[in-house]
Amino acid sequence: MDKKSPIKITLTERDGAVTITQWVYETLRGAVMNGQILPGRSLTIRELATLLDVSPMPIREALRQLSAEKALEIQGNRRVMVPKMTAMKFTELYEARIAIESHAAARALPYIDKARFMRLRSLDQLINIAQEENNLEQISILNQNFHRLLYTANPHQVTLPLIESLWLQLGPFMRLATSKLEEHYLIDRHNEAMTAIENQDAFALQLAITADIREGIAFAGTPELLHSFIEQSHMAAH
Amino acid sequence: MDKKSPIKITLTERDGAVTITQWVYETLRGAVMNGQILPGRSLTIRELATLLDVSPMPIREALRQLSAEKALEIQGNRRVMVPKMTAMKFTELYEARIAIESHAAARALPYIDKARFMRLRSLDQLINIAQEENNLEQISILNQNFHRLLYTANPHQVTLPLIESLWLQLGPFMRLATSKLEEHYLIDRHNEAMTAIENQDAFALQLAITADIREGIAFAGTPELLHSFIEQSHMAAH
DNA sequence: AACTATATTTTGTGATCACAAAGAACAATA
DNA sequence: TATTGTTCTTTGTGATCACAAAATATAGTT
Repeated sequence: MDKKSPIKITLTERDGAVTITQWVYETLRGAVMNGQILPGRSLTIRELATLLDVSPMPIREALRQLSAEKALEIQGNRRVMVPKMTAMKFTELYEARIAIESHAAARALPYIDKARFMRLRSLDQLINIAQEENNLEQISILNQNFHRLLYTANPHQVTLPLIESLWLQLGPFMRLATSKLEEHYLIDRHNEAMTAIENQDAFALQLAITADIREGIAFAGTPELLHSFIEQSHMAAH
Repeated sequence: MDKKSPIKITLTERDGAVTITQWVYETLRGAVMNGQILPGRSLTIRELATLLDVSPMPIREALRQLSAEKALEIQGNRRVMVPKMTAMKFTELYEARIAIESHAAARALPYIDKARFMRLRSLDQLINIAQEENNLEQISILNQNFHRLLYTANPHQVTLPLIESLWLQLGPFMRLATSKLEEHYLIDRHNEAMTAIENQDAFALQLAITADIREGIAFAGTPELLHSFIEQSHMAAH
């Protein structure tokens, strides 16, 4: 038996209009984001090629792109792995999220029209429903959609790619976090955001977004949970 | 004759220890950063391959990486080009710079030790000299080094790649800007930054960095110059 | 049993080729 | 002259191969 931990990647139907490289990229991206590959696990081109049943070439391209987005990391050996996490890096990633996303929200505010406002509201309601059902997976997805829908109001996008990079780096550990979270009570900061938008109050919107991000991982801020992150990371190394 | 504008890329010696792909990446990155390729100019793999005298393969890899970093842009035709600029996007890039870099500075502050402080000061002095000589090219480079040296004090780096991406996107237009600037008087905000560091005053440091960035492109904020950017971009399209 | 030296396998890198789709050049028609 | 239809060329994509370096397994030695 191989000592490497097995990789289970959820395969989606490949749209014929899209290139193989693009499909591989999206597939691997999803696998990293959903924590399907353990941090520290080193990936080989040929392994992924046989796993996804494509030639090595599209794998190479996708790996390079994901590395550039910091979703993967190129080691000195030129081998690629899911980056390990430390408690301090985790904190830095979240503080960066707050700084950039509150900025992006304020910059998007003037561009939010009626239609987008309605879509934001309905997303908020879906989140409330998922919250009552305690469907953490769904909450996480919808929450991400809410943030993205907010920032993309700004037609001159420069921040979203940066934000998505941060999400990618946090992705594997979000799942770890939410999986350990049972009774996490989420204050609905989205309501505060919605009223801030209605009033065109940029500062209030920034406060709401900041609070939303900070509270969304308050539970993960405990030393015990962060320590379990690090352990997980180091386990995969051996 | 070909209608395409010629590309003059400064070739550097290739270190044998480094992969061809890496060398190509750095070379193309420098070319984009220095505005040696006109925005809107579409690049082909084979053209660059013959230009740099390598096989198409390293070019492909480098182009994909640069596209992921938003230094290049993949069009619908799957062709790659230097992104065009608009006045609004220019503003968004700079506001993003201010938001992220002031945050990065504050996050780096607690980690700045004596040795780094001295290096920052000597860089500041070099900038002063370059300023007296009115050597704009040198000022730009040293200024970038100053900022990078400041942010990298933080050993848990997550923001620098994001910041470098913004620099890359602004790169081509910085040269345009500085080339039109003759009597640009730069207030020495670095001194303010240095005293803020001495006092461990995060807020003052943020103010200094913000002012430094904002004043560094105040001249570019005039509608006339921004308009010339857009023209330049559109000229290369035809 | 622990360490070192050797042999074998695996891996990333880069070159080359085939091919379909996009682009350009050109001819024919209105 | 402007425009459409048709060739011919160029281009990105993806597959396959060669090779050197790294990793792993194996044998040899103390």
